[in-house]
Amino acid sequence: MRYSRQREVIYKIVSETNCHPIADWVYDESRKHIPNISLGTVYRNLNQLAEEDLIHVLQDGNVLRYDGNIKSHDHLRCTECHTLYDVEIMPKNLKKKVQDNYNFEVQSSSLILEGICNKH
Amino acid sequence: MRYSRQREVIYKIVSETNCHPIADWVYDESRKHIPNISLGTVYRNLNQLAEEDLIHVLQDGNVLRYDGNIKSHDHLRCTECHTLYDVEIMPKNLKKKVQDNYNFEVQSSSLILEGICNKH
DNA sequence: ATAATAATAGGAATTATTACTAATAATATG
DNA sequence: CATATTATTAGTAATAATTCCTATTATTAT
Repeated sequence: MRYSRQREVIYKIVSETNCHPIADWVYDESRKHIPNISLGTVYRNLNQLAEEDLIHVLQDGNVLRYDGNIKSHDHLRCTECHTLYDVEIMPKNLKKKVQDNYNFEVQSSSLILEGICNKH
Repeated sequence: MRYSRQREVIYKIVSETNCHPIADWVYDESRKHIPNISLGTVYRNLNQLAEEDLIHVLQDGNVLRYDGNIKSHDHLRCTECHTLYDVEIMPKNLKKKVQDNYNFEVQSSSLILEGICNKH
């Protein structure tokens, strides 16, 4: 992966927010720095960064969100305000348990609890 | 929700398979029984059935899959063959823990582990 | 310097899903 | 039973997120 200013800007934006942005938000932000950057470039770089495990992708309803926090963590999703909260609730032994019980080589995990947060 | 043959067929198809089908597969299957059923009808009914909690919706990459198994359970997703396996690994106390620790009223949960299944 | 090629901008194409509308079918009621 | 009400449908158009395509540009190695 050769250097590009576009990717540097995109990575900075994603890793410096904790709002779990969608591609279009990253696009808008990156245009503040590179006005003629294209949406395709944003998507391509988000995918590349995720491939290299520099950022994470997470599913939120029908859209993909990107997460610069690559420490393993889980999410609470408020169905009222659609906020995604970072939490750590996955039991540490779960991965090993699955590995042993199901003969399944775990690579990554996603735990999302939906409900109503304390603002409502 | 008034009766319709279309919905009956769609529900039967989803609840009698454990392949976690996408809407288009349900569409193909239902056309074997109702040749001129429309894709919009399939989507609408899948959404209605999910609304009534007769089936579940789950996210798989960019597409929605439907699950006739409404017993609370989790999934292992093989990155090689894209099979979704039903498992029960979510600790029972997790919901209460989140409720207490984060003051978050849990409504539903989704736990998906990605990795390589025992066929590979 | 220059050659090789990865990455980009801009726009078109794709794909899953939803929205729209006139026609049809299910239910309630007289 | 007949009929009025309205949920549901078929068929199609529209939308929205994402990917694909191509000529041009920028990065890196030599």
